[in-house]
Amino acid sequence: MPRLSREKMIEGAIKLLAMRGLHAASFSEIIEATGAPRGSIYHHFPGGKDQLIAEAIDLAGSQAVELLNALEDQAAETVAEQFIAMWRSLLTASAYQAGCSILAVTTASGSDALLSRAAAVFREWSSRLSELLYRGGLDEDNARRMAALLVASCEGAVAISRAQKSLDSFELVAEQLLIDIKNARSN
Amino acid sequence: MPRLSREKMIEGAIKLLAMRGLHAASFSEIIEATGAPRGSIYHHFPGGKDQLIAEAIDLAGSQAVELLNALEDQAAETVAEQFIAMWRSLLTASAYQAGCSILAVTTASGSDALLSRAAAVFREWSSRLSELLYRGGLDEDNARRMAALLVASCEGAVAISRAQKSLDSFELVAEQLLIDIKNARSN
DNA sequence: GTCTATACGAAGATAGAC
DNA sequence: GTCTATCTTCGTATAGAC
Repeated sequence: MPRLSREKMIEGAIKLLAMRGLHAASFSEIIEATGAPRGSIYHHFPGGKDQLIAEAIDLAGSQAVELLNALEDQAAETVAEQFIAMWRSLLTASAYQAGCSILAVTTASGSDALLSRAAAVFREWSSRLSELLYRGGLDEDNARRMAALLVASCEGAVAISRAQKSLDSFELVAEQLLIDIKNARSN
Repeated sequence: MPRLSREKMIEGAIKLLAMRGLHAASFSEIIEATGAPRGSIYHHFPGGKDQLIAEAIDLAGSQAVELLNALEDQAAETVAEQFIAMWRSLLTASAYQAGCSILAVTTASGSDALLSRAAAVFREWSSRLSELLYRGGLDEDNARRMAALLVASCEGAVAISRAQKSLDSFELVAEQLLIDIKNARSN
């Protein structure tokens, strides 16, 4: 088992980040939550907590990218719907306990390195989405703007709906986003 | 000076929340940042840190509402523009150091009381905005959806642009939002 | 790779003097 | 109202045994 407990710690960090923020994603909590071995933390993450969080950001970021990769050659409406559905299911599957783990890092960022790592993930999501929307029928400008809006508004809507423990705000946003996509296509 | 240092502490909490998150908004940091007296914290806030943060949420929330109140009887486009401008100036005036203090609480929330307090603020912003958009020319449904989208996407865009230390994402979102408002009006 | 033990700092909170 | 302890808990981090 070379890196099984290592992976568990990173996954645990993602979950704790999403549910209770950067401060709660402490070694002790991660160990308690995952059952990962206490003594090997600094063996796996010699860079300490910052390294663990950095890897959590990267992994959470690329997990979402993989979901986007499955949307190749879909209509722009479908791309938007599926992106929105991904965030909706984060809220419902966790009963409003989880938000975006990466957003949680940015609002509590100690280090500049972590901030720019999170920034890169947002950039990647946006550019990947933009590409998909473009191939799904939007022109280049509309694709870029709608991609940025999708990422920003889903991040915001998830945080808000999580706090409100209700999907109401999220669904209003989702409806408007789909209207926007349709309008953007008929330009 | 009945409650001058009290106010200073709350304002300091808002600023620290916005710049470095809930964990950094500690008594020691607030005292250092504001020069408020160390010995009177629990005199002013017998409920401890949770009370201080709760008051910070309420104050930050109502400061934004006051800005909205100045937009009575403006066109929907103007309402949206001004709401967006408020968030843009948070980013530029702080050189990307500050985000939304209330969002920072929600992503790091320990207590349910604080979460629901934040939730109430988001609700208030959205309903106030919806009212203004309705009076500014949108029909009721479009006003409600656009209000939710404005709040969510500004929250998200501010967090993202802050992390990226660039207005690029924010401006893409802002452009698309103004397009949306125009489309919503011509329904 | 995993463990225990330990050092160190910082946080929230309380008590009591002024 | 404000100050100075002081207590307790919890976080990161290191050293060294197994």
